[in-house]
Amino acid sequence: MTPSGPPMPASDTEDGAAGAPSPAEIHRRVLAFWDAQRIPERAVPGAPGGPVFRFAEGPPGVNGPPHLGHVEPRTLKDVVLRYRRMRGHAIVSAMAGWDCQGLPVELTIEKRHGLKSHREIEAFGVERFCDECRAAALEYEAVWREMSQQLGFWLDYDHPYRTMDAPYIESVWWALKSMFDRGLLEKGHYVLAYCPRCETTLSSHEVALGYAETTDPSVTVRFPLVDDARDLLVWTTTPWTLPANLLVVAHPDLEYSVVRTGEGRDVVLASEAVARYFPGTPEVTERLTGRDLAERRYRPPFDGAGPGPGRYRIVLDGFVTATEGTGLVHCAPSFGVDDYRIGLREGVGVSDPLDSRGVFGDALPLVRGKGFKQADPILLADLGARGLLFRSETLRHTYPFCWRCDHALLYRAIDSWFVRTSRLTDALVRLNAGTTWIPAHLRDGRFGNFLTQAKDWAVSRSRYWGTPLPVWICPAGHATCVGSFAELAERSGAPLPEPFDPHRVTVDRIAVRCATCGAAARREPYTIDVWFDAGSAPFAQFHYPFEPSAFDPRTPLDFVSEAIDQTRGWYYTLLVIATALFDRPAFRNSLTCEFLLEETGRKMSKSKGKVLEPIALLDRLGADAIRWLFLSQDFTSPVRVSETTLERAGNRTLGTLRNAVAFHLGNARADALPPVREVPASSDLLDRWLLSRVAGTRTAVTGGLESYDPRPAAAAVRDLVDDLSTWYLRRSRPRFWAPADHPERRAAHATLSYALAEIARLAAPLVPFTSEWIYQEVTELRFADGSASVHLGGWPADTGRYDPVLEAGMRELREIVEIGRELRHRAGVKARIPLAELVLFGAPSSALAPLGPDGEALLADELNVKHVLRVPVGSADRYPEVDWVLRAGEGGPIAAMPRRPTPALLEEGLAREVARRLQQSRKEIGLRLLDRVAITVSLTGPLYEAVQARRAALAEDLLADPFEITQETLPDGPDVRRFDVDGLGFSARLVRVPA
RNA sequence: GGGCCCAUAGCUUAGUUUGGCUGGAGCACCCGGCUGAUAACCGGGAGGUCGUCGGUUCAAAUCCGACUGGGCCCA
Repeated sequence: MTPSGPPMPASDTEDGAAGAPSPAEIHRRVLAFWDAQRIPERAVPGAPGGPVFRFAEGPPGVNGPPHLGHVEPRTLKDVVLRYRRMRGHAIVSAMAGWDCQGLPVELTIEKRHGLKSHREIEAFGVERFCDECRAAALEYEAVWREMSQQLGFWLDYDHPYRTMDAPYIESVWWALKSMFDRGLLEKGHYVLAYCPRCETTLSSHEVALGYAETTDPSVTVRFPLVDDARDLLVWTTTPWTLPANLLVVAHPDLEYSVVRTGEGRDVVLASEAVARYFPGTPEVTERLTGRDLAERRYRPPFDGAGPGPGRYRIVLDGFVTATEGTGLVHCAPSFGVDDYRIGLREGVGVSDPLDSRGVFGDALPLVRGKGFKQADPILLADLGARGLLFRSETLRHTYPFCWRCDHALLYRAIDSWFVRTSRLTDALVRLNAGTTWIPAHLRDGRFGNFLTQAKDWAVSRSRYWGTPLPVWICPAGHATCVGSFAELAERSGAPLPEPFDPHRVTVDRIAVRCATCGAAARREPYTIDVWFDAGSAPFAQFHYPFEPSAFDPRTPLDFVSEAIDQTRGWYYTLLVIATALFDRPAFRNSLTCEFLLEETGRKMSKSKGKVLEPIALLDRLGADAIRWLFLSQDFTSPVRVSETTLERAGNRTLGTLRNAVAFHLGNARADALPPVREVPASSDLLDRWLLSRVAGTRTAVTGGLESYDPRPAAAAVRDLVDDLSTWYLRRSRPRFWAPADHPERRAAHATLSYALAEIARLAAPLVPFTSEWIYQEVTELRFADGSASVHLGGWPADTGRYDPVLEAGMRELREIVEIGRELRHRAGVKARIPLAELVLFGAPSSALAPLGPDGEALLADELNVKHVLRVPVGSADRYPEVDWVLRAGEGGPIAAMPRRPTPALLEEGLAREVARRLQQSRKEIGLRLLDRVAITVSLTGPLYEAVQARRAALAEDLLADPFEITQETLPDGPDVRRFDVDGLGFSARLVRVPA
């Protein structure tokens, strides 16, 4: 099957031999092509008349530049969208989106001007403050846009939705009013993390940023029972909350002991805690359960809260444990989530002695004017003086601090508007059950669990730069929720200013008439949680319901994709809002990636070390290297990323592919062979095999992307590229050296040309830059025709060329090749020396059979044997170990090879060795393929015999004219080279012959 | 304190759903090979207590439990 004759000019043309351009060069060339031909603009919406694919971009917060972690989910989104476009869907919608408002943006501006409190912001000017927030958001939007475009993440960046734009805010108002009308938006009290220095609540995400080790008091206080000679022992790490104490909580089923202390009154505590407080054998006078203690009354440690119905008694709750403390829990409803819940249930009201700056007021003269933490030692000293301090220690633990000003936070109940999510729990769970997640465990695991315990959602914020809460309160306390700008104008009785900017400065000035009583009402001075903005994206991006649009209130999104943190973020608010407004899920399919970790395994976003800056990396490595890194790993687990992994990612599969393409282009261009687009009809075994592999890969990639999982798609492409390079191409090389009009050359060229173009199309969603480059080059469009981008073409059709029998046969063949190599290795006979035969025993040849004689020829050629013999299993005794190397299997030997070549074959091998050295020398002295050369070669003994016998054939192979053979020693000279073949020396003089 | 995920060679990992024949592969390393893809490609070698312990089973990387370590979320 190997054509004889001289090697043909292959890659040795102007740019052919240079190999493939670098990934960064491909990246730049493709970006320039897309830009010049406006290809993203044409591709982004998908096919206008095609089936609708519903998608929404989760808006990233533009309060800082993107980091590498943001690149991962953007890659995943892009893969799915590109696939859908190639399948002819209309994408509704591909709008880029930006989350422009909220505390994070405000913090940027506060830092810029050193603002630290509401007072300072108001002195600075709220309007100016908001203007700067808006400008900062736009500034960062530009950086994000740049990064996204460099990544090849195709969205409509020219018409993005921004959560700060007036139409968007109007849609959010509509949503809020819809909830208000259904009783789902209400005002109440809620326990939230609060920074007294910044005078604002913090989101849980911000709280998580500021945990730090600290030392706090750990004190056990006596709460004397009323009309009883015993004291309750109560443990706390926040003495400053004791003045707000209203209840003590016990567990109904826990056992409590009364212990004689020796000094002072007897004390009550959980039996489990006795050993911790009383080492040795304390005298227990009585045992009782929590239930027995219920409703006993006690005297509070301070009288800061004053009297009230039901206060200062023991109540029961299951949350109490005795693993820490005394099993009797001090309950200050203002200052804890459980405290608040129990206080509400018991109807005791709240007591909050602190002002907005966390300073004690007049209710307790002892600590008047003191900050809450400053009050601790004063309060403890007072308890001690009154004999109520049973034990006073300190505790090292983590406690939340404000991540901006380092001030200790406190949890406190404050006025807040909230969405009554707890009333939607059943619907949330029911609607979530019908969604599909990758990875699957999230649906009922982390996300589903979260839904079952959905708490009411505090949506109001005491801040400035955000969507204003559209609720006005009249003096009688009636709330009026405004759901549109028109309604606002109507209720205020005056036209709105033009242009109308619905932010605080403007909206706060507008008074509306109360919808209930007609009195003048003032707006509640809150903005809303930015997560409500983001969760409104599916409809608010269309200004629904104020303008006609492609938004369909009945239909969920087909697909969303974000990183894992969004289970509690965007995914959650999407579902809550979709459930409340439309009673349907927000999306059908979610593809969720884990976070990136830096080299050491730490979370990247918390990294203080070397920052991997995405735009610089994209520019240096090309986007596909980074995309491929994410796609070829299991992104549902945390992925470690470093400079090294990033650089490697682009080399393995993509580098091999680039090399294969460069090889093809060199061959094709040398003889001006035209690109082939139709499925070639070659009957060649390797050609049919490659076409089958391409067809099978199409099935695998299609299947993966249909189910929103890029992982199997990337794996299938990787395996195909590997097979193409290491088997098809290597085995087909001789055919590419045949003359241009030779049928074998034609068939190989057609197959490779077609296959590479198909691979480009299949890989286009994954690695759009490399694919575009391959497609343009292989099809010889050469970046000239904008309408012929691989991304504007359709998805490859099924060619029907998948042939499982053929593929199984080839797998078998390749296994035999490995066995044969092993046998050669053990015999110590190089691949270059021909051997007489490879003997295959029985069974292994069965899968091989369908490959026919071509298969055996391929096997013989690959293993450099003259014949492949198939013999029955039982005939191993014909191949004695002394002459043969045998490969053993379970049922006896599998294959055998002669231990050494025959003299004739050995001579052939020697001639081949000489030829190889001379070919290598041709190359080293800079000859091109068709250059002629004058060779004088000096050899002796068996080398001389071997070369002399094949003189004509060697001269032709080497393009040597004249080709002189001598047994005399060549004198040293600049053109003379000396060689050694297995201990036999020879030398040669090579001189270029001018054309 | 509760929940979810993870642990396989120095590194990156396949295999775990559905238990089964010597646990595959890539990078790096050592040795060898390659007649024009040579910063490519091929073969061989070395390197694994499949995190630990226990259980189920004829049989466990795979199923179950506990523990240890890592990541994330919640409190």
